[in-house]
Amino acid sequence: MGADDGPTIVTIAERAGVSIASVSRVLNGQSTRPETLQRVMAAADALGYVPNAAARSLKSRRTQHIAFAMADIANPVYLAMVREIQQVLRAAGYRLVLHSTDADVDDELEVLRGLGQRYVDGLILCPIRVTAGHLAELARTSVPVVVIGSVPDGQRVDSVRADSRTGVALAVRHLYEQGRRRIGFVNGPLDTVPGAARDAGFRAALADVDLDYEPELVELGDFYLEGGAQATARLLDRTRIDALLCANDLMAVGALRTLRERGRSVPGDVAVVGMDDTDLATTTWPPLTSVGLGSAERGRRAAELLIDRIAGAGTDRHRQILVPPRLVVRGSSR
Amino acid sequence: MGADDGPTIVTIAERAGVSIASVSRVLNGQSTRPETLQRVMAAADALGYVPNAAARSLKSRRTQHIAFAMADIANPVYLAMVREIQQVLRAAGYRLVLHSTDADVDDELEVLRGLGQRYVDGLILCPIRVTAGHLAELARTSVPVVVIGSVPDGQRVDSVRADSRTGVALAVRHLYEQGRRRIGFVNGPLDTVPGAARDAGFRAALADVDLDYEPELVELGDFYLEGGAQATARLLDRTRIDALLCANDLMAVGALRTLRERGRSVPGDVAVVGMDDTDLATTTWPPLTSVGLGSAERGRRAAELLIDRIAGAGTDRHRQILVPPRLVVRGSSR
DNA sequence: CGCACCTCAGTAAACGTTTTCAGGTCGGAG
DNA sequence: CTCCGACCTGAAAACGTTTACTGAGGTGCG
Repeated sequence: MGADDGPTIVTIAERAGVSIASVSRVLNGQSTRPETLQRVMAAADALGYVPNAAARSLKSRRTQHIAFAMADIANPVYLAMVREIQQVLRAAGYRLVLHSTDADVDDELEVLRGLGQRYVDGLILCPIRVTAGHLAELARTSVPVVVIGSVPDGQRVDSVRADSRTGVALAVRHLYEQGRRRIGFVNGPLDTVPGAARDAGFRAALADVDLDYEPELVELGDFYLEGGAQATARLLDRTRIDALLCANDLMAVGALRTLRERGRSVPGDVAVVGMDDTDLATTTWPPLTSVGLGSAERGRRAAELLIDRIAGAGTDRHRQILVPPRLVVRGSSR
Repeated sequence: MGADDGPTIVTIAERAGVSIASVSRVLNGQSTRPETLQRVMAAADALGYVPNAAARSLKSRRTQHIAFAMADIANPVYLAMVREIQQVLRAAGYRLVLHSTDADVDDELEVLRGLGQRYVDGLILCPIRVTAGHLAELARTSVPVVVIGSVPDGQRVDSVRADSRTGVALAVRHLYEQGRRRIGFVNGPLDTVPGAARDAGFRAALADVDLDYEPELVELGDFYLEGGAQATARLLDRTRIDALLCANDLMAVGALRTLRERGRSVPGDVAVVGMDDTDLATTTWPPLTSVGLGSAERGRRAAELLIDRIAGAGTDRHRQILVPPRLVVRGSSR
């Protein structure tokens, strides 16, 4: 097979009549005699030299790659994170390796284990459930990990999480202030991180405004549109509501559809509030009131945290960042 | 710095009392005497050995990474591609490196050039515009590239493209069959690949059904929601229409909003058709009729093509695949 | 019984960098 | 005139794999 395998540092050295060490030094901007520098640069240019990433990584133990693992990139929440992460990484000279795990825990663990191959310098992990397996793997990863979501105290990882409790409280209070008293709640599965947090938040929020928690006002969907539509239908079949909080925007869109099919006006008969404040919220009619949980910000902070951690020594304490929620009121609730 | 830098092939060799060559052979599943195999496996397990990706790549010239570069991952079209690509890649043992270039041509070229570092085994490129610079870089990339979109004949790349001409024709014919005669068209910028293709398609399609091309029926948006809403407003201000074709779903959603604000019923007064058939189409009311251009399929085929090309010798002719469009009729046009 | 073969394991040379270490040259100070 | 430091450079040793090539031992056959 041909010898035209692209120029290496050796090729340049020969052409410039210097040693490979000098070439390396010039290429890495270390001080060199002007003439040498000149010669090496000329040779490199002429040959169209491009450094080999694998060789560099082998020596430097840096790949300039960072992985992001989440359940499903099609979910607008993760999408917002990916976007933001990519931006931060690119600015810092890193590339993004994407893992969409289809909410499969084994896949996620697989990614965590794969870290040992050191094909990335760090990982941002946004798990949908945190299992014992996760903690075990986290405890002995070979590269820094930042978790988006909650993590038991004392873990060796930095984390960034949304304050969905407060978020739910914002929504409930808003609906209460609009005079709504029968507030339905379409949540996601309770054994997921966001589902559990929202459930706790909902109970606490009701107590805050002196409303009782009535199980018949709560239904579970699956965080997707159809599931939200069906959960809403079950809720309407069972009881009377004048407001509906959905655990994410996608389910809220499903709810809007069901309400329309049943001839209920929004916000006249039922005020609807979603969560995550994704782009979807502005595409519906009426536009959807939604509680933003800062997905973009969580992504950004996580990326920054990770880059910090990679750069600095790993000595200092691990940080936990809490991103505050923000209620964006639109037509569906006023 | 501790010496506990993780076990290498050498550590295993020592512990198992064999040479590193034997270890490598065992790890790569080459035939070995049962006892040796046994010893090596035991040692590897005990040490929790994980191979080093950089070292492996350096020797094998394979990284098991593939890059995908597109304008903006937040665009549902690209999103569908990413999803599908990721799936195919994962099944084949590759990882996905994502480049979201913000439609910046220089960034795209930068990615193309970076390929020389060989940090990936191949690239899937979905350019929004194809410049001379692209062709120049494509002509001398060091790894295989598959382009999603059109590429001049005779290039050294495989390509997969949508048949947006036929797609537009399907939409126009559908609207015509519904009895619509004043068909408005909200297109994207004409200097983009999709914009140009759709413009050509629209003219041809009108001719097919014996309608005249009237410039006053055409407006340009920017492929985003607001732009679509505004373009629709301009169209309505200027002339009378009973149907509206939008060059993508996002603009169609904007159009729906403007129509509602102006008190025009859909599909009663105006039938609306989008393009790309993204998830958005099922979230609107009425649900949006849309021409699917097979983004998911394009992603899948591109990934398959690339993997093929990487595996097989590069000898055979470069392929061009044309993905057929599909009209999905929903409530907004009947 | 000897020779050719086959199977398996070990030695050593890559792969393309970065980096340490040991000169070598030059200028200035003693 | 000698000696010392400052500055550059080149030789060579890593980094952790894979992969010829070589050699040793065992088997089958003449």
